[in-house]
Amino acid sequence: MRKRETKNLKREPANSPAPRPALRTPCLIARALLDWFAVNARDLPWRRTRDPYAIWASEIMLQQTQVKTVIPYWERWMRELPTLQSLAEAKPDTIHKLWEGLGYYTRVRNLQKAAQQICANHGGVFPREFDAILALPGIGRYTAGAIASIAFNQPAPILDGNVIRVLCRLHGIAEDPQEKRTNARLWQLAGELASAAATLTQHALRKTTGEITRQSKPKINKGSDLPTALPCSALNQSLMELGALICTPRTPSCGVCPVAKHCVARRENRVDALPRPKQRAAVTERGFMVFLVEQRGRFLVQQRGANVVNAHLWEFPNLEANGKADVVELAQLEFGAKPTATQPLCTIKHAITRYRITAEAYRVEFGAQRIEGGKNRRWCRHDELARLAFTSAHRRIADKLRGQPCG
DNA sequence: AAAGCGTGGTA
DNA sequence: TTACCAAGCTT
Repeated sequence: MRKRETKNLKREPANSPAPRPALRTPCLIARALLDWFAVNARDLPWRRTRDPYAIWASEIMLQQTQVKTVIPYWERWMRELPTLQSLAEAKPDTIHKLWEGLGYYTRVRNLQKAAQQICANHGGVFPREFDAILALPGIGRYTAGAIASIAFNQPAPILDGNVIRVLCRLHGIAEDPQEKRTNARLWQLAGELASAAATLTQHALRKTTGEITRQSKPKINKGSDLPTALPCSALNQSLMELGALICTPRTPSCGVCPVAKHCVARRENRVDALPRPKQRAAVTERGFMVFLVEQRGRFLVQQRGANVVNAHLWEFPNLEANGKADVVELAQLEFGAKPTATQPLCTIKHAITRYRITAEAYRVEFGAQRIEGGKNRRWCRHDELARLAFTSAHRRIADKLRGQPCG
């Protein structure tokens, strides 16, 4: 079978006028990807379930976030909020704490909002219709396609960073993948592969089932039966898996790529140049002063507002320094009182969106003066600091504080 | 439609 | 160390 297809490909006239065979090539590629995936798929925790809620949660966490980072978060999430219902009813503090450190915190609020909508409008059952999935908050075209295919084995295409890279190289696409026309073409190509996987079912079942029965039992990952049982699910995952393991941004492993013989970039020696890198916003340096105010064994913390970076997360009182370096002066601006003593705790460097931030944290004392808490402020013991969801930079400061003897 | 939204892994 | 970038969505 495989051999004959290869021969047919070779019989193509070398200079046939452009249009790529509309159906055969996607089928060949889909088949190669599924065969490769059956052997090389990583044993990721969310690949051991078919619960759409669990798969959905993994997809939201994985947006712009690496697999290695997500694994412990997802395991804890599924332990604490194992059902759609439990998420719908969870307290905001709970979901923020479970998301602490993952970033893009509107993701977790949209996740809960969507869970509440599913309970209200779909009887608590995760919808199977692509359009119904897409209508949920926080779910765009990629995530809707991922859930439809991975959880329900529907031939819905996906296009993420991995798939863009794979398809740009495979088809030698040098245009900007974000540009409207090119992006539409990439979705089209992803769609052809998803459809091809659906039509492959019968062939794949016939062929691979035989092999599996001959080789005793399929294991969890090495020799997965997912490609035969759920080809649309496996096809989309294989595209992303290929991008993560073989068709990597730098120094891809073309020598072991299952679709290398179809790859235009490979053939034309343009792999390193594709896809075209996107332009990035210039980074800006910013400096902040962070105040650790302690009274009677408690520290002053505040919750960030709704429409700002790191919305709803907790932090220590702080001020953008704007060139000023005097702790006393800045503390006076922030609290309306002059500190009686200051002591440097640590300097934190971190990056957030396009800003590179240096945060200087100081313990500040006010003697007999009492500092007002205020509406969004709270006094917390060490153990309470540990339970709140802090921004990443302030989490590091809080941990430094905890490692220190009381001042 | 371009920009905002976070963070940590990696080379 | 810096720069890239990762299973994107929203406005």
